[in-house]
Amino acid sequence: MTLRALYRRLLNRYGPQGWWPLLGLHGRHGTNPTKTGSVEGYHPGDYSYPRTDRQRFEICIGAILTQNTGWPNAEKALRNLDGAGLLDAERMLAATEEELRKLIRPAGYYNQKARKLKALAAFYILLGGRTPSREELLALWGVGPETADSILLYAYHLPEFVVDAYTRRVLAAEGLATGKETYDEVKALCVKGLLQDVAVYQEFHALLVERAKRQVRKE
DNA sequence: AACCAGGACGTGA
DNA sequence: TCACGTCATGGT
Repeated sequence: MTLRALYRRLLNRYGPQGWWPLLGLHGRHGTNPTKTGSVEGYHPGDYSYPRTDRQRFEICIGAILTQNTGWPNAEKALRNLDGAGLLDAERMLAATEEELRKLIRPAGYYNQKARKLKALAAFYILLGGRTPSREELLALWGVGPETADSILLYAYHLPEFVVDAYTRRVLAAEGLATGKETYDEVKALCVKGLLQDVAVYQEFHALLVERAKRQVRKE
């Protein structure tokens, strides 16, 4: 089983996943009843997002909020921020950490994440619309390899493959990895075995997560 | 009622 | 480097 074959098989079985989920897409692409939690934000088969700067920032913030946290919880925090009008870099930076902590509580680690959001908002403003480099993102407090690659791949459409715990688990189960590789090693493995294309990277990562989730639930 | 989630950071060896 | 401990809410 090669990576490309695994990709085709998963895409054939589960269909396009429509990552990264965004707020405010109600009904635009229909719903996906196979997903748990909120489903309106996914846009299967449409790789044109983000379409606005606000959506781009939303993805960056979501990437922080979902660290070691289920998406439904992260999305609650995201909705709270949206309801407070804080899904905006300037406003988020202007908000107090106390206020942020209160709003993002459902996502867990709210002390650390409030600080991370502030750092990211300040950085985002400093960018002034420019696309950040991976090194710049990694230099930020609170942004590690997975979060950096998620931001680059889903918010900025750069071909950076995202590796997470699910990726390692599925690849190990398929005999394509041992599970002991470093982040960069797994990433290199995937890059080597796949067509180097943003849509493929976006889709394959989402499919691996879906596959792992179903496997945990014994299909 | 444990167990864990779409990680990252700090510390000591 | 590497192996742990810490951070925290909510779903299963």
